[in-house]
Amino acid sequence: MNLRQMEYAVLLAEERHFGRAAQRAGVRQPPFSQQIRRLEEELGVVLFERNTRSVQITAAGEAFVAEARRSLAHAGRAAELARQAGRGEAGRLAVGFVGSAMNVTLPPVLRAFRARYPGVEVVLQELTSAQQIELLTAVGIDVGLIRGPVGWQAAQTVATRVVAREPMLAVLHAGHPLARLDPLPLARLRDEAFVLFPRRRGPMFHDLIVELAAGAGFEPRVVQEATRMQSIIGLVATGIGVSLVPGSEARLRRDDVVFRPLTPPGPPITLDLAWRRADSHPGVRNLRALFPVD
Amino acid sequence: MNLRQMEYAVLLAEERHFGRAAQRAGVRQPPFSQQIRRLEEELGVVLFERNTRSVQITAAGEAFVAEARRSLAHAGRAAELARQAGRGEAGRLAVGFVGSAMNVTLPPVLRAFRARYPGVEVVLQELTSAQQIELLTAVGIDVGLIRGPVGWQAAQTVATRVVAREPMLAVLHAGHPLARLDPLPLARLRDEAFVLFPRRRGPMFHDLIVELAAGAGFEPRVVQEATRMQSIIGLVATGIGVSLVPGSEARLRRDDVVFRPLTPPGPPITLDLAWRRADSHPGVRNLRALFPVD
DNA sequence: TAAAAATACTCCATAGGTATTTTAT
DNA sequence: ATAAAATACCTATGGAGTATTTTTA
Repeated sequence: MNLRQMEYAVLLAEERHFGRAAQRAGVRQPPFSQQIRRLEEELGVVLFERNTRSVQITAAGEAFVAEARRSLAHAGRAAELARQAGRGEAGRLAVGFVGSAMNVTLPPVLRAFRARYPGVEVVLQELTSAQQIELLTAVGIDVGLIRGPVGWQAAQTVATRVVAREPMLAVLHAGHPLARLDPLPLARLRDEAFVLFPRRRGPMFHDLIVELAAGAGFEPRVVQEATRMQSIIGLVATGIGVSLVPGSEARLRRDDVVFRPLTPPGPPITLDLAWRRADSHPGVRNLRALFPVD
Repeated sequence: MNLRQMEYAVLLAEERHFGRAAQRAGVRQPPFSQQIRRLEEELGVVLFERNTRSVQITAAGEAFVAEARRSLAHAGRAAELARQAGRGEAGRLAVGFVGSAMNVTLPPVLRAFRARYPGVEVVLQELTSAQQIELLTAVGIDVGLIRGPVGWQAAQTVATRVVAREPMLAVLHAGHPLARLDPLPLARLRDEAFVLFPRRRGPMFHDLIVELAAGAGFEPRVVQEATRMQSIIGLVATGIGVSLVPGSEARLRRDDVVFRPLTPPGPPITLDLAWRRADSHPGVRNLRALFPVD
């Protein structure tokens, strides 16, 4: 059995006339008749009762044709979807992102992508940078938004591009003695307790903070770890310690903490788009094109 | 594109290895590779990124394979359903019946049929005998339960078999003067008003009553027509007239009418199974086999 | 008797097989 | 160096074409 025979059976069921059905199929009547006969032989069932005056479909024919129609429809859809997916207009795009990417950078890009490529199913997953690198190499996600840059080893398979830069801000409990300083000299945080992102879940982000502190001549004393920025800020609000977070976190205002620019400001932290070098996923290309150039 | 290529693509998506996928397909690796290449050429899309060390499915490949799976499933189902329908174990069976067939004869047969052939979709339609004959020839129904026998012309294309015989009973309003007679001499109905089934909707049933009356020496005076037996009985209950109905109607007891056997009883009315002579619908054969032999 | 399906036969496209080469790690 | 995909080439199946026969209402 093949698609052609199914198509012929469907046409014959519609026309109830071998000659006309063959014409619609674009072939002559004898080969058309032969295909119907072959199909019936293979199935071991008469699909059409026929003589030179009339063609009647049997109950078995009805049952066959109904399913054959569905099969043909899916086959056509398969071809169409493959072509669309080849142009990045269909298919699935798995996107990983660090939570803070949702503050400013990602929402407008996703909105634009969905408007331009409505046929693409975008699957979003909030993940740490390290998880994203892992899933990119394991083909678990197609693009990631990470706190970069990535290590040398990962950079072999994963390419990145900076899509946003943000200054680091100090975040302190609203009643903290240093809260009145604006800007806040970084060196004043020397003896504070820190709530930090764990290094193993994203070394770049952690290391940036440690370097920043080193520039001011101290090493931060960690009293608590947390993975999500909002958790870190929440912990800061309890008074357990202070922290340094990307500037975009200040957008979600809450009155139990204060955000303070630093002096010196230090290097901004980057948000990086990451994808597999070897991947030619058109959806990835399309999404990349929608991010501003830096 | 054909089923084979879709099958090969699905296998390759599962195995991610040309050699193993070809083996599962039951062919050698080169022709398998060739089919994948042909498919990609026809679609104009790369479905699998491959080198001698690894096979990766592309986004287009994912989209294609997902639909191809559905297409293949329906194709397989089409073949399976056709074979089952050929044995009368699947498909659709359109059954027409006169309302009174539902009193006694049809329910146990339908119950047995559904139990034995659960894959067959039985579509029931309550119709008059004349409508059923028409729909049988027009292939609107596959079997009918009619008040037979059928005329000579219809008998050319439609075959019938008696499946039940019932005596005709007089039905009268409970307060009718003749209600106390049991049995009721038919001749006593000579001057009564009759509620009758219209001749054009089923001549056999109507004619049987007229013949019955003729045997008792009178012609029934019709004051009201109704198509359904329950409507006729309902009209009798209003006192508008009397009627003659098949014995099985007496099963639904109501205290505003009485049913009376006739003297002489006259010939019983038959319930006949009807089907197209030319039809080899296995469901019809199976259903016929479940009716008692008379 | 005429319309239409079936049959007979030819040709060619293509799927599959074997042997071999190329390629990437 | 080696596993695996690609290529080359051959064979055979089978789908489509033309011409003709059979069938039945």
